[in-house]
Amino acid sequence: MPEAYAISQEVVVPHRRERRKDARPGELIDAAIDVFAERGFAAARLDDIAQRAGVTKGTVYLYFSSKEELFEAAVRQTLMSSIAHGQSVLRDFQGSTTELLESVLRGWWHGVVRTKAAPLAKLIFAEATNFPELACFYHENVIEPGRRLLARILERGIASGEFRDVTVNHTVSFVIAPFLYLQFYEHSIAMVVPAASVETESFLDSLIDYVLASLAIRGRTT
Amino acid sequence: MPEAYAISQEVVVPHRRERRKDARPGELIDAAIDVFAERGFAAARLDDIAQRAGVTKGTVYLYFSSKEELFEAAVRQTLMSSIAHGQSVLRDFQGSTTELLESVLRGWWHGVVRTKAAPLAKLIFAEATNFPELACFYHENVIEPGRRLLARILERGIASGEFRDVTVNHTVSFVIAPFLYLQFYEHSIAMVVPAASVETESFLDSLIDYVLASLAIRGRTT
DNA sequence: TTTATTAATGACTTAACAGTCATTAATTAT
DNA sequence: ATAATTAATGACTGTTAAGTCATTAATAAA
Repeated sequence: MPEAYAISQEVVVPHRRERRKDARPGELIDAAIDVFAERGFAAARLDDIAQRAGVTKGTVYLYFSSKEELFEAAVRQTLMSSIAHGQSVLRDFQGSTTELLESVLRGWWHGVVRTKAAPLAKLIFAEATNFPELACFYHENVIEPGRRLLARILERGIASGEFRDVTVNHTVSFVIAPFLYLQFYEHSIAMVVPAASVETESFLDSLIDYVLASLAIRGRTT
Repeated sequence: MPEAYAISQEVVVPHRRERRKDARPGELIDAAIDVFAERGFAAARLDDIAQRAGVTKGTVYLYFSSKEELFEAAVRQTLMSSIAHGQSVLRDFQGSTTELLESVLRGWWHGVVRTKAAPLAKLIFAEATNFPELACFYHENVIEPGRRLLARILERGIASGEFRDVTVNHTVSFVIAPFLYLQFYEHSIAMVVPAASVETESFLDSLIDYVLASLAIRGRTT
């Protein structure tokens, strides 16, 4: 009796126990990003990740041998490709360094800060001491390449006389920090205290103005 | 037989089961800060906190009714007193706003960033979504008062013509962010990847230079 | 259609840890 | 010295969730 009705609906809803070897890993990674973002690494339940991907926990272990491995796959898929993109922009850019810097910052904004991968950064910082291998992996593949990229841009601007002669290494931190701050803030406190959220519309424009003002040679208006 | 030897060593080592009602809460909070800083809130074990304070877990519950309450006590003891100090500086300050801003930033550096309480901020951001009450408490008692304090300073400088007319709300974020970045970084990635640590000596001076350069009226050299 | 293969399941095992409470012993009062 | 008080203990309970594996059933091969 129930089956007669079920069959008429079967077109959209996927079968239970459907076998989809190829699609699973990607679906599991997507589900994992969501759950890790919401709960953090330690508190994320594999049961939840599995459910969100439409399978059960046992299935997760067919494709990933542990929670760590699943997490690493998520980082690999999201953050690392963004860095590579920034590096190619630097290599090919022709215009002024001011334009280059602005372009890379806008790229990072749309490619990382405003994506669903944004919460992962918070997570790494949060759980670095509990999962050192994760932290090393992230440092080597995301942080270091990202910092080197920005450092090269600053050096180019100082050499060309567009920027004043700042301490490159620290200035990299000062430029990066507001992005991370917003990423961290929006996916933590702001999710819990609704009144706490930041004006994200104008944030990027204000930041670019702030950074360029600080780097500008004094006495110039541009 | 074993007792004969034990007794001869008893002078320095405190007695087991020693009763020290007054000293316990403070010792537990100190131990808690260390363990929370190392492991995060969820992963911190009360057994570890108790052991580090020289007692057992049962004792913790004589003084704090839950893990959350112990954590809140730690935040109260460390971060909230710093904010209050900054507020009094603002109220009484006589000199230029540039000097005021520099003074408050240096105060924050020595009163928070360079103390053992520094890792607590990371922790709140990390676990805000799992422990919303903690996040609210922190937002209300630390973040909001801290931001308001900085906003008032910026407004004072704009009104007096010392600073250019920036968007106050965003600029507060830009000024705060490098501090938080350093705090987060040093107590996460840098603990695990030794080569990753930042030059902390000159960080504060560079930052103040960077901030003031950005706020300066263009065309001026000071 | 029948058989073989293997993706998917979910009940089970194990471990960790927050929080409880009856018992023990250090300290204080008598 | 003895009794009364209560700080401290640690064995215990309950819960949660990672990881395992024998069973089940969807698909491919014969």
